[in-house]
Amino acid sequence: MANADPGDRVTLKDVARRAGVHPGTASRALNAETRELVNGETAERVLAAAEELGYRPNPIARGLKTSRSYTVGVLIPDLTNPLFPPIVRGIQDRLEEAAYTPLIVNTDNDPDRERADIEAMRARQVDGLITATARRDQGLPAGLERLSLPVVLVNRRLEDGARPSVVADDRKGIGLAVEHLLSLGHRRIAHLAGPQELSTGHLRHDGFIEAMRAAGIDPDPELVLVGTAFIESEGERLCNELLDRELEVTAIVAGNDLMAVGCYDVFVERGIDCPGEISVVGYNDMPFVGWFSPPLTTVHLPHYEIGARAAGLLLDQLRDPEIEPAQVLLEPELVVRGSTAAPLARDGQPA
Amino acid sequence: MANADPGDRVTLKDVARRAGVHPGTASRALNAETRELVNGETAERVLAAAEELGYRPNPIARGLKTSRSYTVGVLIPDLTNPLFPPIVRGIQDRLEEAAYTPLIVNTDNDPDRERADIEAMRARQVDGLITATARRDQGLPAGLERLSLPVVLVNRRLEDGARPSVVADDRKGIGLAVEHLLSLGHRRIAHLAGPQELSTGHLRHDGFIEAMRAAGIDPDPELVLVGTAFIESEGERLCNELLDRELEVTAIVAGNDLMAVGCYDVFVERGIDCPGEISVVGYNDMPFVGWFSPPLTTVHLPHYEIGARAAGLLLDQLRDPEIEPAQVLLEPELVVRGSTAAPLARDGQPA
DNA sequence: CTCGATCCTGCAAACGATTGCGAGGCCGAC
DNA sequence: GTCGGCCTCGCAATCGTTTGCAGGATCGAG
Repeated sequence: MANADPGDRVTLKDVARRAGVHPGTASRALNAETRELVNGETAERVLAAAEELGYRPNPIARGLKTSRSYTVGVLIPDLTNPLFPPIVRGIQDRLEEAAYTPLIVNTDNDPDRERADIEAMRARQVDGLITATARRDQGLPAGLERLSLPVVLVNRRLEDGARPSVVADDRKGIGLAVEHLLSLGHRRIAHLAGPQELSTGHLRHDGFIEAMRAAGIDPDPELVLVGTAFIESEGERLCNELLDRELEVTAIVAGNDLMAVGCYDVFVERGIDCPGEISVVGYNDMPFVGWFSPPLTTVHLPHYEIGARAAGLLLDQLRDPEIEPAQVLLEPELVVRGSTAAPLARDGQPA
Repeated sequence: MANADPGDRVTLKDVARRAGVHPGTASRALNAETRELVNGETAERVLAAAEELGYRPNPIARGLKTSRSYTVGVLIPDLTNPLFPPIVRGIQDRLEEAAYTPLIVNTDNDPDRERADIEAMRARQVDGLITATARRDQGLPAGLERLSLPVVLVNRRLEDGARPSVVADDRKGIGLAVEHLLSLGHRRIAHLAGPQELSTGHLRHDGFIEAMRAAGIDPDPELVLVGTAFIESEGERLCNELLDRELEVTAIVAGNDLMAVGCYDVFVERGIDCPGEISVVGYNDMPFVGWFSPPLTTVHLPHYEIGARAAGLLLDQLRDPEIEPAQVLLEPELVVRGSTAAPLARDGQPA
């Protein structure tokens, strides 16, 4: 454990010299897979020498020879979106265990940037890619289809399952929200959907319809509105539009938490009591939504685990390129807080 | 612009062969600084060949020789802390402009991990380091002092100013908060301070005392409590302790937003009206605190700019290692929301 | 005692780029 | 006509590892 001075780099040659062996031998002794090729005693001597000198293999040199960079590209839309930090953290932690380093870029959902980023990652010789950008118009981000680079998809899944992916079960998640509202007694439930080009927006929309039908309710088309982005202002716009229709509606399933917040805006503006007059449930369980007024009932996704699993799948693929691409589906969880309650009867009393 | 098939990597040798020159010559032609060493016509031929083949220099091989990686290490405590994503995003964006890539690691404020991370970054040949870990017990993260690696400090500053740094003016920020409360009529103001080992905790504590004195008020020592971490539960604990003392107190300056939230907990529990009976101001302006109940008055820090400036300083230093280490001080800004109001007079009416 | 097999280890060639050095060609000056 | 200088370029070493190959030592079997 006595690290020598880390002043200047200690190279494999130094270790070899100290152990009295050839660098080649030292290399074999240090790498677990080739260690069996060298005498146990010698190996120990090398390991000891490495330890004493505080030797760290130079991944650059190693990568040059093995044409592996021990580096993984991570494409996300925007780190600033509270959805992604836990995912990224999961990726980082899992990758770190395997001595891989993630290179993280923000695409801002711009296809051009996405292309450029992928090109840049390729130039940097990444060994694989994790992409959490969720447009579903094309199967894969442009420039990846013909690329024989291990890729794992987050929040998106290929129809043919040709690439490993990890997604949360949005259908089921929305189902949880709907069932919760139904069990409270709601029947006139609206859905403010996210953009349908995004797989998440699409799945949640479908999930909503499905869950309503499963309960024997034919969802009123007037009660489902589709937005152009998963943002607060869209939630606000849609909510206003919904209320302007002056239909009976006692609960709203928002496409995500931000859109739910947009509803809050409208309620404040119009003096509507939530959850007294209308209930809202969000999606994602972003940090701090429990502190909102009212605390937001929402669907929690295992973000960290999503990231960790994605990284795990990529590592699997790196170890064995022929491996069957796994499709991981993670379970969402309903978090009941203060934005949902039983609907009022006509007379203003709880039904 | 006609990229050949990107199927397999094209190397410098390929380019050289196509241009009918030696790889060494091709290398010189490709690099802007050495281009003058080769005949203009030849250079053009090489450039053309490179373009046609879609040549991308292999940064790994280049790095091996030049021991430059065009890579920068970024040390943060925890990406999951909402403070950091905007900072990181600022770093990423600024670095990207200069074709540098950040390697981001989470230290979890663990000195051992910090050491290991720095060691790992060194092994990866990072050209520089940005560290946003803010313990102030030692001057620099362990293992950096003697290292001749360009470093810029975020949220921390060396006494001797030997390294460039960018920090927000915490003294002034707290001053803003105090002045705001004073102007509302508060006199009995408490401070729930963060850990004093962190420079931010320390500076804000000092800033509080200073600002009070500047207003001619000698701060009651009973009204300033010091916590062990910048977290909600500490805010809660401290707030309880404060109220248990049964002193007159009409406002609280929390060490950060999370601690302010801890106060909210206590208020709910004890049935205290905020801001009616007591005002609270936070620090950092985390995302969504405007949605809390009541919306949190807090001090906003230019997080994105902090990151961007830090990256800028590092780039400066990489371009010219002899450059004077700049010390950047950024301005905080008070954001008044709903958690502060004029204190009540004894009779329950606004004073 | 000899011979082949088995281990272990050293040697040297890669990987893909950069770069000091020197060789050759060309030109102008004397 | 010769020589010096400059421009351009090729040669080869190098960065730190990995890895195929082969040689030397050791050992057991015949």
